[in-house]
Amino acid sequence: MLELRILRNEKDRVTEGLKKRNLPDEVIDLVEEIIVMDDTRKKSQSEMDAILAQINQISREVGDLMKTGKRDQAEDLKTRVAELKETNKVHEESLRNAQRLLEEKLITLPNIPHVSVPFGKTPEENEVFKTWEGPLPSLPENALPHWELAKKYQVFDMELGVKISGSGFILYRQNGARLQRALINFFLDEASAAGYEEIQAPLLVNSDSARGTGQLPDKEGQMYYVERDDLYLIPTAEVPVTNIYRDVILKETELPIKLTGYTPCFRREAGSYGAHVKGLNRVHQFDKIEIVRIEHPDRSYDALMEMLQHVEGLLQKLELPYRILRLCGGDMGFASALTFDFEVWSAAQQRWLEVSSVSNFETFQTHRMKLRFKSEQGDTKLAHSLNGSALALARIVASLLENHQTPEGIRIPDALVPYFGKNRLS
RNA sequence: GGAGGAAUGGCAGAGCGGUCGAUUGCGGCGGUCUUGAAAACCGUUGACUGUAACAGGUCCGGGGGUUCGAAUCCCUCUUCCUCCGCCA
Repeated sequence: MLELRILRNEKDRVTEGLKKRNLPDEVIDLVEEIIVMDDTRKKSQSEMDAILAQINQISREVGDLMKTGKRDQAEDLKTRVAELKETNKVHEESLRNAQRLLEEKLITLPNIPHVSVPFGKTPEENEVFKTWEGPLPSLPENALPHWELAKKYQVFDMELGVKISGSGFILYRQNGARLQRALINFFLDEASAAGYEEIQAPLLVNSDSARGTGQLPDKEGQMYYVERDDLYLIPTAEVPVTNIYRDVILKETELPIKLTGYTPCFRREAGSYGAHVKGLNRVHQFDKIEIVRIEHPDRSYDALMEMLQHVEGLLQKLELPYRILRLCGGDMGFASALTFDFEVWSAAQQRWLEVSSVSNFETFQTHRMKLRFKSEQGDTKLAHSLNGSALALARIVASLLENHQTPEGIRIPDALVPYFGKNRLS
């Protein structure tokens, strides 16, 4: 949620930023509407406060009068308070309404894109920020897509996933199960080595947590929901991990906070069908190692670059062809101010697959979560939050299988051999 | 699942209808003393809102109620603790 203060003080920057997201004019106009609503809110609030101040004052006088036995005078004051309370009901009501309306509107505004975010509406307009050095691998004529390779080498079984759960659920077996475990351990070790504290978090979260990181109300339909217990299955470790610090005031010296966690991620992916969902391209449950950082506002963009390097290092170690995109305004997530996506080349499908998304949310999440820090000067300020996938497994497996296929089997990159136990999957 | 108890500032812990936003201790910060540190002593130390700055307002787990007045009384929800039952 955007800070009202920013709307009021930097209206031009806000409206310019929102235009980058290609939002309709009605949304842009909301900024002005919200400011007007806030004026109304302030007015009601101060009127109410004045009356409350009177009531407090009179109540004290009543106390004194009662003690000194002046009951008649006390009775007069009591009726006066009753009148004031009656008047106050009106203000209370309008304050509640103003606040509710304000909140409803404010929560619909996405984050303001960073200045470096390019204009654009669709994924095609994302800016290629960096591409790996080597050429895209050229595979032999008989190269197979990962879902064929999976059958050939006993990596995963789509039919069993369907039998047990439904479409979009994968059952990994033999080589695949071991490869999953190898990748998870590899990614966690890399994150630990980079100074991230390893977290094992709950996979079901309450609505406060889902709201804290912005999944509610924006992505409600994308999450699995357990109605009986009012809990959501996490769509990413970002939710439980970032919410560790919901409602927390940190000391400035505690920053930065660097956390990592492996979790399965559950996504309904409602409305996604067709060729692009084939195999591991889009599934309801996948494994992901997430890195999360809570940063001082002055350092958050440096931190973002560090995260980028970390993820890039992983892809290099896995010897996968990748590129980094700076997302355009139209393609960015709701809560993000700047997002870089990593894509790996799916050689057999001849297309790029998104495997990581690294974002700075600035104060968008921390405002909602009340995640603050106390500065050296003693004032409390909102921290910045960032996160990124490092990495998402399913598509990495897809890319690994396709790019490293050889007539003798799937070549395992050197960095992964100690985890997988052998240098070839066959 | 059943029975009982509890929830107060960073922590511990008083207050149980009227200057209580809250006694006190610890911790933190500043100072005195000291070459420096410790100890001792003195002072200071919650958040939100509001204002140009004051003032004012709100917050004692959440929500609702009683009252002129609620941290204190009542209802309700949540969480934690103890005991019993069940169980990986």
